[in-house]
Amino acid sequence: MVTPKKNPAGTGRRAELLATAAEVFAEQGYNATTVRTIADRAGLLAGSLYYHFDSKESMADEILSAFLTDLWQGYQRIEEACLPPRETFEGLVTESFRQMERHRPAVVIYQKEARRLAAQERFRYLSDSQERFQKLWTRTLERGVADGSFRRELDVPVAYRFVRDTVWMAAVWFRPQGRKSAAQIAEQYTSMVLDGIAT
Amino acid sequence: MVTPKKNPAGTGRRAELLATAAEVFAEQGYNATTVRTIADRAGLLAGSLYYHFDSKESMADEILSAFLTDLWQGYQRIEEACLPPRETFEGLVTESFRQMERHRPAVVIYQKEARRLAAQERFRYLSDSQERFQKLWTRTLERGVADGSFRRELDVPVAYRFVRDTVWMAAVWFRPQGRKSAAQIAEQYTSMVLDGIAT
Amino acid sequence: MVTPKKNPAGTGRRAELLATAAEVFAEQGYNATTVRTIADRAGLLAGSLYYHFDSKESMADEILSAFLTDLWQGYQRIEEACLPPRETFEGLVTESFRQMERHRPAVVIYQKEARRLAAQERFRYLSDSQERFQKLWTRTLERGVADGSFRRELDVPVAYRFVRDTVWMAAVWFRPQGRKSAAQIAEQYTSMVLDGIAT
Amino acid sequence: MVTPKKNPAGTGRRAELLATAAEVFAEQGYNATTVRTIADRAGLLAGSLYYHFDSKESMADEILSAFLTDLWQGYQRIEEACLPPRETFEGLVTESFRQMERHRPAVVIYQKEARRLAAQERFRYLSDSQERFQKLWTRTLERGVADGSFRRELDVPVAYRFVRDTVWMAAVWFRPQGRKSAAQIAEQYTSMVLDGIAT
DNA sequence: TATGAATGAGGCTTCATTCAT
DNA sequence: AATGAATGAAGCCTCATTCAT
Repeated sequence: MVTPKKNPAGTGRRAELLATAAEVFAEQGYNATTVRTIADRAGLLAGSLYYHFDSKESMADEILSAFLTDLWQGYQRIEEACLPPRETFEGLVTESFRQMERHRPAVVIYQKEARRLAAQERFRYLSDSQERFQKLWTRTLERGVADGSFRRELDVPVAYRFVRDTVWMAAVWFRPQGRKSAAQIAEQYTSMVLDGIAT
Repeated sequence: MVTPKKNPAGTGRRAELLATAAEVFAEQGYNATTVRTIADRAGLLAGSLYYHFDSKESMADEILSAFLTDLWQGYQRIEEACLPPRETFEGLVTESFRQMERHRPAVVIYQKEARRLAAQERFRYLSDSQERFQKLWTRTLERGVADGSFRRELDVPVAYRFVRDTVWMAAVWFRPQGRKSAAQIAEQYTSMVLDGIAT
Repeated sequence: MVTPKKNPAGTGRRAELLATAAEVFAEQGYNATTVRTIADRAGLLAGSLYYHFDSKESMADEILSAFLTDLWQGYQRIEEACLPPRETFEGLVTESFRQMERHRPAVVIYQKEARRLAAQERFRYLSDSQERFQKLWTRTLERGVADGSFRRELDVPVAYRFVRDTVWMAAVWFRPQGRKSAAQIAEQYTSMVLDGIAT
Repeated sequence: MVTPKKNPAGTGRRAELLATAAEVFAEQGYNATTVRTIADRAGLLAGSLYYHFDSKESMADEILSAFLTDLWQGYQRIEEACLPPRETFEGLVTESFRQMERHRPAVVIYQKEARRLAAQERFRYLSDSQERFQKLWTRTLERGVADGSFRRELDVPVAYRFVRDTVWMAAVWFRPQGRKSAAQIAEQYTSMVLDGIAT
C-alpha cells in the first residue's frame, strides 16, 4: 500500500490526476496506457506527472489501495453485524455494488490487472485481499449450507468463484449514471444468484 | 480472420508455435507479452518467429479466429437442433465448457483482450462474434421467459450479461486436468444459474 | 569567474548554500549531483535555489573561483619571497595543504571536474590556473636542478606531474579534523617527495 | 563481476563495443557519457547496444572487472615470488604501469568512478579490490621498514596513500604510445618515490 | 525569500520488426 | 528454418529551469 504524500483525502491536484489515471487505466489497460496519455488527458506534460507521483506503478498502487481500503471498511461493518447467511450474502453484494459507484475505474483495473500486479512485492496487498475475500465468502456460503439457507449439495469452492466473477465482472459494464441504481442492480443480482433464473 | 500460410490444420511447427504463443498471451496478457518471451519458450530467437508469422498481431489473430471458428461450429449444431429453451441453455453452456478444454488459452485471451483488439479493423470479427453471441443468448432467454421456463420478471439484458460473464470467467481458473470434467462443471453451472444457490 | 550577486564575502544565506552545494558536489560529483539534492540538504525546494543563483553551473563557478582566488593569493606571497628552490617547494606544498583546510570540497571538485568544465568558456580560468600552476612548479623544479638542490637527472615534466598528483589527490582523503594538522601532513609529504621513502 | 555472454576473450563485436565504451567513459566520465555517444562512436543506434549489453552499468561492470582480473593476476605472480621489499615494490609499480598499457581507459574509469560505483552491490568487488590493494601495499611497506629497506620513521598509512595516488593518477596522462615505455616510466617513478627528488 | 506546479529536453531502455547470411 | 545484428519508434523517467503567487 501507499500513503498519499499530502492532502487529506480525494482533494486537490493529486486526486484529480489519480482520477484521470484511473479512468485511462480502466479503459485501455495498465500496460497499454502510456503516461503521456494520462498527462494529455489531464492537461499537462508527461514529465510533470512525476512531480506528483513516483512512477506509473505508484499511481496504480494508490488507486487500488484506496479502493480496497474503502471496500474492506464496508465489508467489515457487515461482518460485524453477524447477520444470518442470506442477509450477509445480500449485504456483501450490495456493498460491492456500492463501492463500484465510488471506485468504478479502480474495480475494472483490479479485475484486469490484479493477478499480474500481485506478483510484485509492492502489490502484495492484492493477494492478501484476494485471500481475505475468499475466506469471507466461503464462510458465508458454508454457514448458509449448514443452516439450510443454501442448497445442501452446493459445491462451495465452485459457488464462491461463481459469485465472485459474477459480481465483479459487472463493474466492466455497470454504469452508475445508468437507469438503475447500485442498490437495484444488487437486488437483481442477488435474486438471480440465490433463486436462479428458471421457474 | 487470417489464413495460415501453409500446413492444413493444427500440425507442424506453426501449430506448436501458436500453442506456445497462446499460453504466454494467456498468462501474461497480450501487451505484456514480448515476442522474445514466446521465442524463448519455443526455443528459437525472436527474429525467427517472423519466418512463420507476419507479426505478433497475426499470432493473436490466428489463435482467436481458430477458437471462434470451432466455437461457432459447436453453437450452430445446437441452434439447428431447435431444442426447448432450457435444453438450449444447457447445450450452450456445455458446448462453451467443451471449447474451453480445447482452447483454454484462447478463451483467456479472448476474455482479456477482445475489447481492446476489436477496435482494429483486422479484429472486426471479434465484435461480430460478440454481437452474434448476444443475439443467440438473448433469443434463448426470451424464448424461455415466453414459454414459462424462465422467470417472468427476468430482466433479459441483465441476465444475458450475468450468464456471459459467469461462463467465460470460469475459463480463467478452470483447469481441464482438474478433478472435474467440462461436462460436470457445466452441469453444476447450469444448475446454479437456473435454480439458484438458495433453497 | 563569477561575482556574487550581493553580500560581500562568505556570509549569509548564499554562503551557506554554496557550502552545502560544494559538499554535495564533492561527495557525489558535479554531474551526479542534482539541484534537488543540494536543496534538500539545505532545507529548501529545488526551485528556490534559483532565487540565489543563476544556475547549477554558476554555483560550481563560484565555488571554484573562490578557491582559486585564495590559492593564488597564498602562492603569490611565496613567489614574491624569492626563496631558494627547496624552501619554495616546501612553501608551496604547505600552502596547498593549508588551502585544503579552508576549501576542501572545492579542491575535490577541482580535482574531479576541472578537465571537463574547462572546456566551457565560462570556466576558462581553470585552464589558465592550470597553466600558471604548471609554470610555477616547473620553474621551481628547474631552479632546484640548476642549483643542485634537486637531482641532476630529474625529468622535470614527469616530476611536475608526480608532485601535482601527489599533493592534490591527498585532498580526497585528507580530513582536517583528523589527528594530523595540515602543516604536519605537508611536512611528511615534503619529506617523502624530497628524500624518498627508502633509506 | 560480470561474465561476458559469449566469445572467449577480447574478440568480436562485444569487445569492440566495450573498447569504445571504455574510451568514452574515460574521456567524459561515466555519468556524463550517454549511451548515444557510445553508439554514435561505434556506428550503431543507441538501442542496438542493448542487443549486446544489459545496461550502461553492465558495460562499466565488464570493463572494470576485466581490468581488475588482469591486474590481480599480475600482482599475484609478484606476491608469490616472495621478493625482498624493495624488489616487490618495484615489481608492483612496474606491473601497474604494464596494466595501464592494456587497460588505460579502464584505469581512468576506476580512478574516477570507483568510489561512487562501489556503493552499489553489483560493484562490490571494487571495494574488495581496494581493500586487497591496501593490504598488499601496506604489508610490503611494513616489511621494508622492518628490514631497513625503507626509512624507519615512515608513516605507513600515509605512505600507502602517497604511492597509490601517485601511481594511478599517472594513468590519466600517461600515453603508451608516447616516447617512454611503461617499464621506463615505472623506473622513473620508482626512483623518485624510493630515493626522492632531492639530492 | 520561498513554494508549488509546471516545462521541455534529454536520458536509459524495451520491443516489434527487418534482413543478410 | 534459423541466427545474429541491427533499426526506429516509443516508453518511462530525470532534471535543470521557470514563474505566478
